[in-house]
Amino acid sequence: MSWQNVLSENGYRVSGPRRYVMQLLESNAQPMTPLEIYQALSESGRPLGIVSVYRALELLAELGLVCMVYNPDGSAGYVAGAGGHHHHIVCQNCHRAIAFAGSEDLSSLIQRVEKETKFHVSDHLLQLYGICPDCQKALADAVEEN
Amino acid sequence: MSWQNVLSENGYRVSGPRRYVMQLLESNAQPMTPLEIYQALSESGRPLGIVSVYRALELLAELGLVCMVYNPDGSAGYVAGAGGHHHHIVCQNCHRAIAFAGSEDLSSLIQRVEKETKFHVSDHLLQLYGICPDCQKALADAVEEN
DNA sequence: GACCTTATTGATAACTTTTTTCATTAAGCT
DNA sequence: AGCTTAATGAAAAAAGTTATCAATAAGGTC
Repeated sequence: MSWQNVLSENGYRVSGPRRYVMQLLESNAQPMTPLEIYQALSESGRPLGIVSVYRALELLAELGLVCMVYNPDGSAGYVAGAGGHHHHIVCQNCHRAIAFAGSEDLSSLIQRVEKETKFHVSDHLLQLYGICPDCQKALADAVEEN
Repeated sequence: MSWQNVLSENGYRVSGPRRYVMQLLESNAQPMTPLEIYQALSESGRPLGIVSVYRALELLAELGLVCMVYNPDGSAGYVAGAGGHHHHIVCQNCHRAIAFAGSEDLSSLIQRVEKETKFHVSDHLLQLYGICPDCQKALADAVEEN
């Protein structure tokens, strides 16, 4: 189901600002802050209020169409989320974020922690940090030059 | 090694504000924002500038003595961190955060994702959300009463 | 224990980010 | 094309964070 449909079927309109934000995030793999989104859209000839960026992000996040990605330094940004349960792996060099699916791998860990802590676990946040293939190559080339 | 020693051995002084912040976080299992820390300390007769709270947290985080915990809603706070690599499980009811160790459980997942994405994974962020034992009991009791 | 050096603090102000308000605009239905 | 109302934009308010700098106090020395 397209994000346009998700909006419509939940009783929301497919407005300009929502379209701009969604399209931008879909075309950019790196997480963006509200301000960055606002600036990028303004510069590309889509003048819209920054307030609309905040509101669009709030709604899109609620509908699961975008999601937050946390950087190791504590800063965070939004990326287009494919919907459904997934996680992100973030490049520490170029900050690109790629989604990866599946959490069956976590079930044994969750069971162990439930036993240890007596918590009932119902959700989780998982992100991986590393170096993406392109940056691996770029960094290797840079070393060679020295 | 105590946090006092960590400060000293890294050339930092064990000052009032740093002590207040550290002691407060050690006595409070729920993550606190800089403002909450400032208010709690002020009310308990430890008047200090909020600027010092920010600075203390920045330093303590850098030294690994405290760490950030993210709530599912995107808000975040600091908790005393036992040092070393660990993760937190957060109660969705009372927000208490408990640390749990170990990440060997993640190695197979990490290997799978490395193969799938060609990233080199070097770090990760993991948090679990659920209901703590106390809140499980409290919530069960509340249901019985109806 | 008093003294000295300098890291650290606190108050103010500057700045950035986020939220609120409300009249105006436009999305989507008829 | 017209109507209804959700959604926007601009401005202002509020909240959160960072910078500046004189005053203070932590920790070493005598």
